[in-house]
Amino acid sequence: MSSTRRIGAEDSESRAALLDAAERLILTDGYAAVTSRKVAAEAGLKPQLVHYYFRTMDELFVELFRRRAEDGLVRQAQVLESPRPLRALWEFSNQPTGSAFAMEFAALANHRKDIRAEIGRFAEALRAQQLEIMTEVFERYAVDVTSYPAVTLLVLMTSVSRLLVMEERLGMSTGHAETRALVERLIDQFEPS
Amino acid sequence: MSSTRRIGAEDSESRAALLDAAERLILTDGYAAVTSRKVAAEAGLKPQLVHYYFRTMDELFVELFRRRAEDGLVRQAQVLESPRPLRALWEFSNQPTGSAFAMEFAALANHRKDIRAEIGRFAEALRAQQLEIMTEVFERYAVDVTSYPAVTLLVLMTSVSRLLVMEERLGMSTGHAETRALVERLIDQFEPS
DNA sequence: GTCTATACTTCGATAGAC
DNA sequence: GTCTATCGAAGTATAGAC
Repeated sequence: MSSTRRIGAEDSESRAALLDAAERLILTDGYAAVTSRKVAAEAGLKPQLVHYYFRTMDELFVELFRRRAEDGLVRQAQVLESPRPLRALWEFSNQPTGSAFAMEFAALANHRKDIRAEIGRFAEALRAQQLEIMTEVFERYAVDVTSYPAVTLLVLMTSVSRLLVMEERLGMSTGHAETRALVERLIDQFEPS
Repeated sequence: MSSTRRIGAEDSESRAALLDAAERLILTDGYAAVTSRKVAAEAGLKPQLVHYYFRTMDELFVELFRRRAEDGLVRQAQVLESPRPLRALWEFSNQPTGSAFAMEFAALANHRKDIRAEIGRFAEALRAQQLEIMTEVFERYAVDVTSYPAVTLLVLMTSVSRLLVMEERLGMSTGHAETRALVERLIDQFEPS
């Protein structure tokens, strides 16, 4: 089954350059543009090197995702420790690169089973971390959690920021300003600016 | 510039079969699986036929999108004429195939400029149609549109249904039931079930 | 440990046969 | 009007040279 082919060291410069190149490509041109040849060209290296450092393209994708995911967990933890966690989370969710990255991987996962599991697991971990902090925050703000559970706010904020980013990439704008304003007003109730 | 190659008739059976096959493929395996060879195999035809009926693969994608888009506009118009338009729109937005289709094309548009324009234009038309009806409905229900403009409800409902479908495909579920319940309660305020 | 020569597969597209 | 033979480019992956 598993090939005996040798694989390059994890701390190699070329390996890091390939991952960086793949990350740029997936953000600008989408995951379908992440081919061994294009990644190598973007990194200024030979195409065969991709398969020296990564057994398969799926392996490269998983590595790419893990790198970002771990970084995301750390940065989100910092964000949620801020004095205005609701506002901080909203601003964090609205970063275009984060949303774009999440969407590309969701689309990718759709037809690569090995990657799907990896992504689903991480996304749940991310939400669990958010939920832990948000539950505490809701308690502090004395929110009626029977009517408005903390987790619903998370889903709502993620939903809205994700859709707005996606639509803006398509050149859409109808209702965006109004919806952003609504969310800001909602946050203002708990965390006046 | 433009090739002199001949193109098959628009009402050809083979052409329709190819479009149907492409639609099945994009829904099950994602847009990256929509290649000339796979489409032909799925339709039980020779791969070269794809390029007889469609100059390029992009042209096939645009045709595929238009066909669904026009159908979507018609069906949405019917939905919004129902006695409970809010509820009807929510149920309409929650159909998994519609969301899946929208997501695949959003991802596709990300790295095919010709397709992006086509999709953006249609999506705005869809929202404009929703907005027209929703504005009327909000007036009927005497909603305070200064605080809650009709368009924000549209964006919110679309956001949530889209994210839930996407996450479910990744095997996620945290917060889904709670969020659905919240939306249902909100709709119940205006349209008791 | 690092990289290259090379094989094999699939892709989009065209010109020309029926 | 409908379909097929065929090409050149691009894709993944491996075995072997440095």
